[in-house]
Amino acid sequence: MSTHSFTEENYLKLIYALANRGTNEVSTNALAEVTATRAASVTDMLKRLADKELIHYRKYQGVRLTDEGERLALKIIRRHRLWEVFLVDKLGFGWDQVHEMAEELEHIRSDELVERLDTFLDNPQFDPHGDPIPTPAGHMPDAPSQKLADLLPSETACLLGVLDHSAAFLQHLDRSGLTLGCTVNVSEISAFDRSMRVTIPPGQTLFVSYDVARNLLVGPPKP
Amino acid sequence: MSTHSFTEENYLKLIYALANRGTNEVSTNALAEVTATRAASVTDMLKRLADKELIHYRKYQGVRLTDEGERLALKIIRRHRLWEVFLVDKLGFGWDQVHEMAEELEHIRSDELVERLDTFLDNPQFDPHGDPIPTPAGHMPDAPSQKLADLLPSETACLLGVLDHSAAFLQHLDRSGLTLGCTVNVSEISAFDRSMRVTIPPGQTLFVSYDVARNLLVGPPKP
DNA sequence: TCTTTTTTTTAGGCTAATCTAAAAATTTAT
DNA sequence: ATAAATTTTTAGATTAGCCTAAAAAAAAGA
Ligand SMILES: [Mn+2]
Ligand SMILES: [Mn+2]
Ligand SMILES: [Mn+2]
Ligand SMILES: [Mn+2]
Repeated sequence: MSTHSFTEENYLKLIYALANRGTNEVSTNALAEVTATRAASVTDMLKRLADKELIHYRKYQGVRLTDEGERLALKIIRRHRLWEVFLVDKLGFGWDQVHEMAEELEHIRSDELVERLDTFLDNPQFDPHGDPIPTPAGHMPDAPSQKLADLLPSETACLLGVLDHSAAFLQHLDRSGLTLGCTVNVSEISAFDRSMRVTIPPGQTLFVSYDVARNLLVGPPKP
Repeated sequence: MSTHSFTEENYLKLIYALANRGTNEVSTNALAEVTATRAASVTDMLKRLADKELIHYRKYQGVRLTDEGERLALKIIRRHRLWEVFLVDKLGFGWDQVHEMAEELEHIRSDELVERLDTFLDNPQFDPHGDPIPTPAGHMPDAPSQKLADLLPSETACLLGVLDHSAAFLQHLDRSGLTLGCTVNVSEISAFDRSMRVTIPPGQTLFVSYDVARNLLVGPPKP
């Protein structure tokens, strides 16, 4: 029965993520960067993943997931995001604290565990950071793509997710009073530094820097 | 920061278990048996654990946990048993299904996770098999030691735990209608094969073989 | 085009955790 | 007490996953 190491599973997840942020072919150096290893180590691993037919690999040409590789990547991502929901909703962790734990929990090998967890959590569609949870069948739902920084003055939207997942950014949002699901109305945008003045319920006014606004994903306002 | 591999943690747990079922010195062969590896591999690992001062090891003389080794073993056992409670009480798994998953979950590295889990589960004192859960401070509570097979006719007791943790045994109990916490009254013991006739509420009569009775732990009946 | 720079791969090594086969120590039996 | 049987350790390999240094290929630039 094909079983995979933590390392292999992490590579697949990272190849998936890199392929969906930029060109579809993922480079050896890009992987060395995100795995915090050397390019030579990545080449080693790519050969092993290619042997297992989890990736398409041609020397010097970068790498692409096979159907089986993508299926596996989405399964790991599903587990990661469901465990994050558990940690935040059930155990009361902050959304800035859960990534490392989920990084380990995602490798627990039991499909039944994941499906029971999903039921226990009431089939959540998004993780605590607003990222969509892949379906058990291996389909990744669409994520919002509009950023707060894209809005014009007087427009209203709902905060749906973050692009920057760093604890520093998440804690900054906590201190600002910005939470996912909250309705924001843009009152003014500075022509100088693109910073925004926004209002959130109940009538509070906040200043949001461009650096923050371009890392916040938004969608249509709640009715 | 001292971190330990899954393998090391499993060895410590197994050394603890073996030391508390028999003589205090654990033999290389006994460990080879329970780890399903060869004696030579065990010797290798014992040297590594001794280097880290987690065990006392003298060639040919067997092995004993150091204070630090025991502290760590109890920490892993605590995690294992708390995760089992989670899987049974919250996710609805059967007590015969959870061991393998807990065997992986016990290695997730986060003290805060375990303590929050403990709180979420309402500080359980026993796991689904009736085994006591070590305290956060690293103390192993006493376990019941009397067996159902030790009782005499007309005696009444409360079922508290199992000695055999195999799925086959646990499923046999499920099919018999015997559950932990249930009150059993011994009505008759066969002089021939030591099998018992017992009654459980609400007035049901069961036949219990000696093989089952000597694997069931009991305590004083509930008032 | 033809260097120069950057990226990627190869070559060779290391460690943890396993193995088999053989040697050494201990225990049991005559 | 000595020989035989058992247990344990040593010796020498293997595999996954990593490393550095050097070679090779591809991309960029003059
Ligand atoms: Mn991971
Ligand atoms: Mn997330
Ligand atoms: Mn384990
Ligand atoms: Mn248990």
